[in-house]
Amino acid sequence: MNAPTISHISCADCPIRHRAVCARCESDELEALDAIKYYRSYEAGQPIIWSGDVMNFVGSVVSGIATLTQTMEDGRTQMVGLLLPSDFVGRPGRDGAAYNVVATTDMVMCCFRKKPFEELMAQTPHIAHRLLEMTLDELDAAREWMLVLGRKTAREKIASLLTIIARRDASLTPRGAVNSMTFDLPLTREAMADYLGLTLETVSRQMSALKRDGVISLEGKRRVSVPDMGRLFEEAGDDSDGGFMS
Amino acid sequence: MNAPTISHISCADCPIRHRAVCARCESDELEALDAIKYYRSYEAGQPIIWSGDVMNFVGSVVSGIATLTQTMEDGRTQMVGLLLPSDFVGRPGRDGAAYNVVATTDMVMCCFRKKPFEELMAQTPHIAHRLLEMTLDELDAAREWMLVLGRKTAREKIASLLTIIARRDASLTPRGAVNSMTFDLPLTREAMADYLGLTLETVSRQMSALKRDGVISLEGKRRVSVPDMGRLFEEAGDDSDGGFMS
DNA sequence: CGCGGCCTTGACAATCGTCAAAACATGTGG
DNA sequence: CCACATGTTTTGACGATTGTCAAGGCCGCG
Repeated sequence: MNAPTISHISCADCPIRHRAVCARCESDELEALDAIKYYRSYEAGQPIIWSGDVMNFVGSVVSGIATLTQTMEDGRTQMVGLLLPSDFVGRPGRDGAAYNVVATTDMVMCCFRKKPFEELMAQTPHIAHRLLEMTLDELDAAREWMLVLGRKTAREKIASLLTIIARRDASLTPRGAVNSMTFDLPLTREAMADYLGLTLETVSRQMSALKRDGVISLEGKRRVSVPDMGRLFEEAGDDSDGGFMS
Repeated sequence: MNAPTISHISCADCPIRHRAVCARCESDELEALDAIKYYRSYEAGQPIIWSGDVMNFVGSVVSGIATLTQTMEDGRTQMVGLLLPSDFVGRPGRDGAAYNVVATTDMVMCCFRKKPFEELMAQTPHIAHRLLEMTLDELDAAREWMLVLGRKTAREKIASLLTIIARRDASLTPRGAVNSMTFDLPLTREAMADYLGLTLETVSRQMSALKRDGVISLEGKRRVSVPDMGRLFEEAGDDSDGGFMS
């Protein structure tokens, strides 16, 4: 039932070559990584790791999307991260996974067994530096999300999420500064709710409200059009557009 | 009006020597750090950095407590981190501060000008590694806090905060596994509210409720006694005590 | 004593969650 | 092709939690 195994691809041809943990590597360092890497694919919906499980690998998302979630005993769940292509999974220096990682679309990961990766990292400052840089970026993102979770209204939360997804989409397929955008929502209403600390009913209602007020329009349930990105940023309550318009 | 300048202290005598960014350094590396470090002190209430300001130093908290906050245009504010002794302030590789940093008690910091520190870090894997480790810990803490902000009730939020402070206090002054504890709350009700994504009135009400229900008792406004830590963990909704009881 | 912070408490309102029903899409098997 | 089952989304009615506004208490300090 697994997706087919992926054949070995040269790092030089890798689509995330310049953004992943290997971004700063020289060609010899890349060869060392190439020697220990392997690809794994996951189907949409498949769990990658359960919180508490022993993790004997780390890796980078090559394509597809995964979510990082935490759950309480009674089932309440909170998404704590969204993993997109080039994002790193796993923590060198720790055995157990701290979160559930689930593929929400079909996914391909570039994996390394943890032990050899840790050894290589100890000898390769370029990898360690890049990982530090990526971790600091994730920390900033997590802290920005704390403001969303702690202080924004349901409507602002939805607008904030749409803003983030739009921004990511724009960075993947640059098209210059434009005022309107259309993109796919890679999350179910429930996943959106788990990200935003809301119920799925509230998410649905606020999506309808934003549609009714002309901030967005929907084609099907998942495709979103934003006629005026500036308006969306205002709705998100952000004091700036995060450099989106330029 | 500033607190007096602190004289130069040898790293060997530093109280945070084994936990800060320099924890892994050998003696020669420590000498290099010692050569570029300087101490700064701040009085309770003083701002250390405003979000957006240029930051020309980084450093470690030696003593005292500071808060990291984000604010929206309309004044809503969310605390995104609590800086305790040994925590690192600033981000190598970035000029502007992303958050407001404010001393909530009298504080002493061990500072480095950013440029020399960055250069030293490039040559000293022990520093870079330790900083990565600390950043990963902070990321975990931020993600754990996302669950608190997104999914917990007001009562659970308060209990979670008390749990964290109790745990930190216990790690500073170890006393073995005990079932009851007393500690000082280093935050005003407003600061607690900003941490928890609540209003100060709700914080006050829930503190009163926990007192009424015998989960805590108060001596003055700031000193908290917990007769049964297990009960507090339950109230926090955590599925474990985080290794506190042992 | 009186002032200013900080905290508590009350009354009321607003937001968001809960429970329930129904619309809609998608896939399976007859 | 239809019937049916399943999963997702929308919408409504209602209730609970939390926020807002307001008043008053406690405490240290000039």
